[in-house]
Amino acid sequence: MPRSSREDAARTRAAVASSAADLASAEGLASVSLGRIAEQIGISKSGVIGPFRSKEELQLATLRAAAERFRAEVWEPAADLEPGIERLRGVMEAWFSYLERDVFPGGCFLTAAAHEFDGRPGRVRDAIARTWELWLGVLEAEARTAQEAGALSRDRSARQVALELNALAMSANMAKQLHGWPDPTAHAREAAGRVLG
Amino acid sequence: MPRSSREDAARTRAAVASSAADLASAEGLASVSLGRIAEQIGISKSGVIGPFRSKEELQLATLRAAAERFRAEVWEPAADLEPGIERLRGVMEAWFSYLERDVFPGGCFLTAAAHEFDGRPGRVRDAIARTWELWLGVLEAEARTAQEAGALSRDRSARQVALELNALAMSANMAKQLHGWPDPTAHAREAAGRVLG
DNA sequence: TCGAATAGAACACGATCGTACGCTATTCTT
DNA sequence: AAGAATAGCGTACGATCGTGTTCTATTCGA
Repeated sequence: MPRSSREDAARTRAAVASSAADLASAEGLASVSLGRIAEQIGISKSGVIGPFRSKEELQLATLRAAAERFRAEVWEPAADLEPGIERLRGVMEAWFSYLERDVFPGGCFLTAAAHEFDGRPGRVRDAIARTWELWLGVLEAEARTAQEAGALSRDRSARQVALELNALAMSANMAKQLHGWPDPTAHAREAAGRVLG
Repeated sequence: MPRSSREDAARTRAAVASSAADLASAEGLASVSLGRIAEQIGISKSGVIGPFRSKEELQLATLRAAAERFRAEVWEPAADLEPGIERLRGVMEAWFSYLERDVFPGGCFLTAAAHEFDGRPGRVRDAIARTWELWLGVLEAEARTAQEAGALSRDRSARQVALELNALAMSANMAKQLHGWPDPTAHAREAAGRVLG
C-alpha cells in the first residue's frame, strides 16, 4: 500500500539499480537480464525496464549506483582525515576493507565491469573508463598533496603512486574472488606500505 | 580437398578454439556463442560444437588454447635465458611486449576470463584459477632462484615478488584495453624495475 | 573394393533474451 | 469530486541462444 507513486518510482529505480549491481558483480553486467532482476526483487520485467528507457540506460544507472557505493565505502570513511599521506593511508585501508567485506557479492563491481567492457565500444564502456579516470585522479591528487607536504617520497610521480596502488587493489580483489585466499589483501597491504613509506 | 578426415578434425578443433579465444578476449568467454564462432570461421554451428561435447568442453579447450598462446608468447622467448633474475627480467619484457602487441585482440584473455568467471562456480572457473596458480608458481620459482643466487633482494618473499609483478601486468593490460593510453606499460615497467632492482 | 566410421551440414526444439503494447489501479492536480 | 498522469502487471513479438537429430559426403580399415 504505497504512500506515493513518485516515491515508489524512485525507490524502484534504486532497488533495480542496486540489485543489478549485486548481480553484475558476480555474473557480469552484460549477463544480468531483466528477468533475473525482476525475479530477484519480486516485480515483473516491465517494472524493471520501466523506470529506464532501455537496457543500456539501466546499465548506466547500475554503474552510477555501484560507483556511489564504492565512494561511500572507500572514500567516505577517509574523507575527514587530513588531506595527504594520512588520508591516502585511510583510503587504502578502507579500500582493502571494502574488498575483504565483500561489499559486492562477486567482488569489486568496477573492476569486473572494466574488464568486461574494455573491448566493447559504447556509452557504458566510456562511462566505466571515466569512473576509473576519476578515481585515479583522486588518488593522484592525494599523493601530490602528500608529496608537497614532504610526507611522501618523490621517487615516484604522484600519478605513478596512484597507478601502483590501483594495481595492488585489483590484485587483492583477484586474490579473494578467484583464488579465495584466506588473507587476500596481505600482499597488497605489504606492497602498499612500501609505496607509502 | 582435405587429405584426411582425422587431420581435418584436429585442424577444426584448433581453429575453433583459437577463434573462440580471440572473440572471448574482446567480448568475454561466456558471451561467445556457437553461432558467432561458426560465422567467424565459415562453418556451421554443428561443425563448431561437434569436436567438443558441450559448450563447457569448448570453453575448457578455449582456455587451454589461450594458455598455450600465453606460454608461447611470454614464457618461450625467455625460456633459454639463465634461470633467476635474468630470466625473470626476460619474462617481464616478453609479458609487456605481449600486452603491447595485442596478441589477443581484446587484451589478455586470461585476465578477462579470470574476472569474468571468478563469481561462477564450475569447471571453467577452476581451470582458470589453476592456470593462474601455475603461472604465479613459475614467477615465484624464478624469483626464488634469483634470491638464492643473491641477485634479488630478500626484502620481499619470492611469492610477494610474483604477486607484485602479476599485479603490474594486470594494470598495464587495463591501461591499454580500457584507457587506451599511448604507452600503457610505462608505469608497470617502472614499478617492475623497482621490484627487480 | 566394399562396409564402417566420421566430419560436418541442415534443420528443429525449447528456452531466454530485450522490447513494445495494452490494461489496471492508484495518486496527483484542479 | 473528477479527469490526467503514472507505476507496474500481463502478454506477445521476433531474435538468438545451446543442444539434439538426421542426413550426406568423404575417408578409413580389411
